[in-house]
Amino acid sequence: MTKHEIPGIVVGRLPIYLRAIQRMAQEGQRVTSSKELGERLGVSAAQIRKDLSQFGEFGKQGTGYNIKYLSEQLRRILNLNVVWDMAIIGAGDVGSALAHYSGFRDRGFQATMIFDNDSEKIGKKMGGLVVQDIANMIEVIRQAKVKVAMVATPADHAQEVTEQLVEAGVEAILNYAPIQISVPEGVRVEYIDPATHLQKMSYYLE
Amino acid sequence: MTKHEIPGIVVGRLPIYLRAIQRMAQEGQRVTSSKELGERLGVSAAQIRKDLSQFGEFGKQGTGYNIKYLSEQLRRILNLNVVWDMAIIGAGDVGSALAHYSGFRDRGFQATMIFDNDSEKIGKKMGGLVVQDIANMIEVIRQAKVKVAMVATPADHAQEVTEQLVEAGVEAILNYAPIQISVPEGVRVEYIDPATHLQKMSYYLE
DNA sequence: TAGATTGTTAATCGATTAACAATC
DNA sequence: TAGATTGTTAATCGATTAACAATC
Repeated sequence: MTKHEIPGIVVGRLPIYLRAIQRMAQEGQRVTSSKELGERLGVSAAQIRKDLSQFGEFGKQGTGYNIKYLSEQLRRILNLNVVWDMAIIGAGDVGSALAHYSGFRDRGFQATMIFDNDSEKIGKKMGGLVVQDIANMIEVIRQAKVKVAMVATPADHAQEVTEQLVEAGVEAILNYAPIQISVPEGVRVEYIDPATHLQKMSYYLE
Repeated sequence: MTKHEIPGIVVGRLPIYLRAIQRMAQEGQRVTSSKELGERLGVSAAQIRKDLSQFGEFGKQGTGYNIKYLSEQLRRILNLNVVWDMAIIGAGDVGSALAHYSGFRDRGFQATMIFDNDSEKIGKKMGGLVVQDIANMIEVIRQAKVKVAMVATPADHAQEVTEQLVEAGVEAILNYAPIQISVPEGVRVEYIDPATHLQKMSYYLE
């Protein structure tokens, strides 16, 4: 029952389930079933039941899952009962878009700082945040105890920045730079690279 | 040897391999091995060899893979010898960021049109594109024979917009709206939702 | 009660890895 | 040649699905 036994692929599906049932809640729905949720998400009912069963028993035979309750449980499991502060590294187009993006807050995260090495940008405001000098990054992040960062630098700085983030105590990195980065044990990295998704699809085109 | 036999999970790794070897090429490297590439990407050498072998024989025993040649082959397999035109739907923060993003071009894609339903935005320029009225979207996309689109609308419009895109002849959709969309057979959808990645990582925090 | 749906076990399916002959 | 590394087969591993007793 410790966290380590649960496959990452299962953990990765929980946010998808959460997103769907929060939407159902928004639409006024009270109860759902693994069958309905599965149809909505394009996965099997069995998979949903199996995944959820790794964390406890959240449903009732005959009736299914109470949406409010399941939502609460998923939020608890995913540590979303707090809003996590995030640092954005890089104040280019991507960093700027992330600073302006308002969709994180409702889902458990908020950007509270942004760094760049360009003196033209330092001191300017971006989406309510003042761009700070990357030279102070380690100290500022460490002080604020920020655990989550989004890397939006060019690819050739991503590894260096990552090492500084780790030094500053960051444990979760969402990397927008189109490059693989390496981190020590205990630090998590996820990747966002739209071009790889597009390229996967272009395989099937023509 | 037809396309249908190759698992999607394998196709999805090709862009990752391509990204890494293009980077190696940029760094002046001429040759690599499945071992080296695997270490760089955190996957096994066997997996890389197995994946590539689905598409042909690209290496030489004893020496490995010629980077230029492998890069060409991967680009050919992924249909990246042309630059694919893309439509952006939604001219909010996300759509605007996509219109400004310069990283697609080198990787086989370019945004050539952007649509919105807000009369305040229609006619304005965004990253070199003029925002067009979504009322004309189907006709404009069909005329231009655009096959790829990025959906950057609010979640509650994503399904409706998707149906219009399909009607217009779009076959590949990159969906930034935080909702599952359904499409007919033969249309591909990929998802970008940073919050789900963050939530996966917050599971391991604290 | 009858019908529906859960949680779980066992069976199936598919993906990854290990091993090695072939060969550069 | 000797060493290295491929492409491929067989073995292993892990994930998904099917089936069903339990029970709301």
